[in-house]
Amino acid sequence: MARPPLSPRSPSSPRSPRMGDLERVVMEHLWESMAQDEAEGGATVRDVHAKFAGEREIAYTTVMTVLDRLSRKDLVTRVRDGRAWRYRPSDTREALTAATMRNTLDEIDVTNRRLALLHFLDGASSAELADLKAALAEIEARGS
Amino acid sequence: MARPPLSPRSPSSPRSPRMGDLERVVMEHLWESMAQDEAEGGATVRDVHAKFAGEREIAYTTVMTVLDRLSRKDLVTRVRDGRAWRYRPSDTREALTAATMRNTLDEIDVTNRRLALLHFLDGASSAELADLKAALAEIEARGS
DNA sequence: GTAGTGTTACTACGTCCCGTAGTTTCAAGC
DNA sequence: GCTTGAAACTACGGGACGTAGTAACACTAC
Repeated sequence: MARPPLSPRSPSSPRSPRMGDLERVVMEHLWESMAQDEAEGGATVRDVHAKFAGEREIAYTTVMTVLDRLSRKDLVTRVRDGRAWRYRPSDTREALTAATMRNTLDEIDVTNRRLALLHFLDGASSAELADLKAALAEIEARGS
Repeated sequence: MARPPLSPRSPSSPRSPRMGDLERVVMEHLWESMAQDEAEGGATVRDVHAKFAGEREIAYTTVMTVLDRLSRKDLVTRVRDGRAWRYRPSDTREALTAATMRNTLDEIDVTNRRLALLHFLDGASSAELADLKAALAEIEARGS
């Protein structure tokens, strides 16, 4: 599977608001939907609700409410499709993860940033370090 | 100022629970206190309350409550000092930041981790990249 | 030993977020 | 027009947090 190109220089970096548990699960389902049906313009409430079948009992309207709240937070975007809406995540999972990490890092004073990064790397597995180095190399290869 | 050595391999990595705004400010004050009075075994409620003077009107008991909640979350540790308690952050700011970043990263699937890191680096300033590379070099120099 | 004073411990309350879902409205098809 | 699928609106209980008052308790100074 080809890696989607990173958008050309900071695509107005995604927000990363707090998310409740159910909200997170719904996002999960949405991301999954996106990966599966590339064609569709997003998942309907019905689609998302269906994904809960057998996994968790949840009312249709609950899914609606959650999706509504997620869209208020700009975590999902919706477009009309007939009389229904189609919901899609505003950002990829990876972009959101990265944004959250960035927000966390930006909270501390710049002078201590390196120490924080040191701690971060200290807890990293070697596989993670490898991933990081690869990513770093790729960024540098792209030049400025 | 000498950098404190990173604890010898994952010191039972710090939790990173959600924190309210006031809770964060109090943590901030505590960290600041630690940096200033190295000698003291922590800050008392009175100390922390004093730090709010001129910055924000807040009741003494409010500070107590907040510190109590923070200690329930294990974000701060307290020890008796006469009839008062002395509070100190359970972890350094940098360690907590790192732990939070790690938790965020660990939420996503390993297979997409590299992409997330790529996004993360994509939003980094060159100063940040430099810090990261320095930290990376240091980790590697330490060997396993 | 009695009255103050510093500290903690206990209790409380309003607000906001979130999980959860019922009820109402609206549009379209039959 | 009546049914039906979908959204819109409304609601409510629980938990976290900001906020702080009051009670209890121990030491200090008379």
